[in-house]
Amino acid sequence: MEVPDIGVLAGQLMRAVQEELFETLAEQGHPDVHPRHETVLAFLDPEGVRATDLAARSGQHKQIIGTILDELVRLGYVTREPDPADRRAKLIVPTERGIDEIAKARAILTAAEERHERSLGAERYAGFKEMLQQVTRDQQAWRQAGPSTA
Amino acid sequence: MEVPDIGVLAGQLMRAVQEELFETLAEQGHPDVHPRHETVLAFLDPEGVRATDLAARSGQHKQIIGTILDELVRLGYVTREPDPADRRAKLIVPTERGIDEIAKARAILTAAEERHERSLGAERYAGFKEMLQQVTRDQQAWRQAGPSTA
DNA sequence: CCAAATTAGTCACGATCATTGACTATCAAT
DNA sequence: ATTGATAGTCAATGATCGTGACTAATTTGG
Repeated sequence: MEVPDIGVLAGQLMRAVQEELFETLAEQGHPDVHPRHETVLAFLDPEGVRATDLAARSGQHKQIIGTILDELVRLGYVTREPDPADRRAKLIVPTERGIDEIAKARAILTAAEERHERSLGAERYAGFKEMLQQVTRDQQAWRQAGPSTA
Repeated sequence: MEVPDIGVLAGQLMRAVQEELFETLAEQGHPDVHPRHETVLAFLDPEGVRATDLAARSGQHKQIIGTILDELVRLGYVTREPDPADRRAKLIVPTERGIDEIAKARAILTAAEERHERSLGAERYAGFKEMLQQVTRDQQAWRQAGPSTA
């Protein structure tokens, strides 16, 4: 069996984590959140965040954020409140249901990582995650350095 | 700054690897291959492979493989040859252009990993990749063990 | 050897998702 | 007050994925 490259491995890992996250969320009372919703939910704040900030932080287009927010509003996870500081903007505020989802999602991901800690050993896993962060940063940095120097 | 979970990290890493791969491929004479094509190209064999095998190995549906193959034929990367052993089947054979693409894709991915090796040190990077494989396997294994025992 | 069940591949349809451009309303700066 | 930038939405398009039905060929069982 060939050893897959880090791109393929990363993709498989992402997909597997997503499957655990959303299947477990479904069991815990949130059957209607999808991976695309999580890119918004992950960046919410009880105080409220502006849609543009969500777009910037998640790296997705404003329009996508808009349709995702439409769904999340319809599903009762967030509300759009007027921003007192800027009448153009709207603050995206999680509802109680939204806060519950966020908490449960965090718990599920923490539990998954704790499994890996037990499997690899806490020390090795800590090193792994640190290296994963650095490799990701370095790989993202190619955008600036690579195309010209290639 | 919060530490992202491994799912987000894996997703970012995958995306960054893909960007480097396809932008560099474009510079090297393959501007029209897309990520979806790679899921087929990665599993090709100069001797020819059957479409069903490609579907099984890549984990995607036959129909998707079919449309990807349509495009790859149109772009001149593969041809559909009759399978002498089974008149229903067709062997997907890479053209010279296809073989060139595969070789260049491998070289780009190898170069990226060598960058990370230099950055982390060969020994640490080897350990990282091994752990990445194990974590991915463990995470995928949740499907069997997790939902019931959760 | 022939009928039934499988398998390889394709066709047609619909659902989801991402990207682009234009548009209104508001803010900020001169 | 005018100009330019920003927040959010609308509309249209293309790319991608998934499902079911279909044809042709193979395999299996009598």
